[in-house]
Amino acid sequence: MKFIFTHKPLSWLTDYTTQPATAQNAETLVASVTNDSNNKTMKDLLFDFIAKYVSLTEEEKNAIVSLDIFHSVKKGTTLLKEGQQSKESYFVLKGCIRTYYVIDEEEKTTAFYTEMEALTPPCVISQTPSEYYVSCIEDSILLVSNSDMEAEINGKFPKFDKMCKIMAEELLAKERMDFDEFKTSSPEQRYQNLLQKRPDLIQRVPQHQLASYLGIKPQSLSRLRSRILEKKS
Amino acid sequence: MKFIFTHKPLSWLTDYTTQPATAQNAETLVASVTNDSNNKTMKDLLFDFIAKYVSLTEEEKNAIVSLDIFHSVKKGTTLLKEGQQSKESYFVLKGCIRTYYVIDEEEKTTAFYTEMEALTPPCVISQTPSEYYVSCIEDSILLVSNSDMEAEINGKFPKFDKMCKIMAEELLAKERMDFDEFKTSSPEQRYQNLLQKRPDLIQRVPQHQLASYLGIKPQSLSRLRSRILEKKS
DNA sequence: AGTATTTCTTAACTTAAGTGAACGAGTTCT
DNA sequence: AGAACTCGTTCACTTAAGTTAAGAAATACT
Repeated sequence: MKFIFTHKPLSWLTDYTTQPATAQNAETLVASVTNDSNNKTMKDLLFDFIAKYVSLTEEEKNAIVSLDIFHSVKKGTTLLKEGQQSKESYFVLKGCIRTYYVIDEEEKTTAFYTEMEALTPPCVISQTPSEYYVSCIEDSILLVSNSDMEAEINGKFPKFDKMCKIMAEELLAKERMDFDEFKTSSPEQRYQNLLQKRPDLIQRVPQHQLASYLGIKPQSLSRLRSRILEKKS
Repeated sequence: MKFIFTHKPLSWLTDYTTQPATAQNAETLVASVTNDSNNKTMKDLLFDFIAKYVSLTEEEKNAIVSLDIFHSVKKGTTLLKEGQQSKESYFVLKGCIRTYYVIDEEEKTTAFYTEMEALTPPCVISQTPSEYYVSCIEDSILLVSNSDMEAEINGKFPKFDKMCKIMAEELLAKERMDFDEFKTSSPEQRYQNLLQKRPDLIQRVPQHQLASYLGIKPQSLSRLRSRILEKKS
C-alpha cells in the first residue's frame, strides 16, 4: 500500500477545496482562465456545453456561478479515496482525472475523464464507501459539486433536472457501447481502437495506467505496441 | 449471416406488436397474468417497482395502463435488428432478453436483461441505425414504450421525468461498476463472480451466449468450467 | 548535479485463451 | 423415423497474455 503515498506529496481533500479561497475569489482566479486552444474562459466553455442541452437565462447562469464550484486542482491530487464517503461530482473543464482501484497492492486504472466529461462516482449514488480512488493526472480545472447543492439548485430550476436526465441517458448509452466494444474485442483491437477514437489519451497518459484501462498488464501493452510496429514495417 | 435466420421461424416486429391486439385487450391478456413465484399481477410488479422511486396517484397509474404497453413476447422473437431505426425501450416484467452483435458471422452476446431490468438501446438515444440485435430468449412479458409516448406522458407528469433521471443515474453507476469489474478481472474470475451475483443467468442462458458475455469463446468457457471442477475435487 | 524513483522495455518461461476439428447428445424439421 | 442442425465437450496446436526479473531511459527530489 505504501507506494500510493510515496510518489508525491499528496494534497488531500482539504487542500483543493480551500485553494480557490486564496487572495482572489474562485471566479476571477479560475473561471476567467483561458483555455490554451482558444480564447474562451472556463465559464464560456461550461455554458457552451450546457447550451447543447438546455438554454439558460442570465439568472440561471448567475445561480451556477454563485455556487463557487470552479476549482483549480494540481496534478497528483487525490479527490476521492477508497473507503471514503462522498457527495461530490466532477466535471472536467480542462485537464484529466482518473479512477483507479488498488487490488493486490497494484493500481488498476479503469477510466479517464478529460475535457467536457463528467464523473459522478457510484459511491455518491449509492451513499456507500467508495470502492476506488479518483485522482488528478494533470493540473486541471474542475467543476466540483455536491449532491445537496445540486438538489437545491435543481429544486429552483427544474431545467437542470431535465438536463441531468438527458446527460445521464446519453452517458449510459455511451458507457454500454464502450463496454460492448471492450467485450467483443482483443487487447490489440482495443489499443488500435483507442488510437482511432482518443489518440490524445495515448499521449497524455502514462502507459502503465493505459494498460489496466485496456484490461492488460503494462508489459503486455509494451509488447503489443512493438508487435504492431513490426507489422507496419 | 444465414444462421441467424435459420434457428427458428423468427417473428418480426410486426408479430409482437400485433399480438396483444387479439381477442382480449392487452391489459386483461397480459397485465393480469400472475407471476409464478407469487400472486402479483404484472401491473402490481410494475407499480411496486416504480414505488421505489416515486409514489404514483391512481390517475397516474391509469395513465400508464391506458398506454397499452404490456406485451407478451414469444421466445426467439427479435425485437430490434442491426441497421434498424427504433424509438422503443424495453422493461422486463418476466422473462429474459439479450443484446447481441453479429461480427464475422458470429453472434456476440453482450448483455442480458431479466426481471425488473430496463433497456433503452443506444440507437434510440442517438437516433441512428442500431448496431446490434435485441431478442427474447424466453417467453417474456415486457413493457414496450416508445420515446414519443414517453415524451408525451413525461410532459403531463413531470414526476416521471424525475424517476427516469434517478433510474438513469443509478443504471449508469451500476454499468460503470460492472465495466470496472470486467476490466480488472480474468475470465475465470468473471465466471466465478457471475456464479455469485447472478446464478440464475447460468441456469437459464445457453453457454455459448454466456461465453461472449464473459468476453471469451464457448470452448474456453467449457474448458474453464472443467478446470474449476478439477480444483474443487 | 547527482541520486533515487518511477516508467518503459526486453527476455525467458508459464499459463490460459484462440483456433480448427471431431464427436456425442439433444432438438427441430420433414 | 431419419436428416439436419445446434450445443456442449474434448483434443491438439497456435498465439498471446501473465509472471518474474533485469536493465535502460526518463522523471522527480535534495
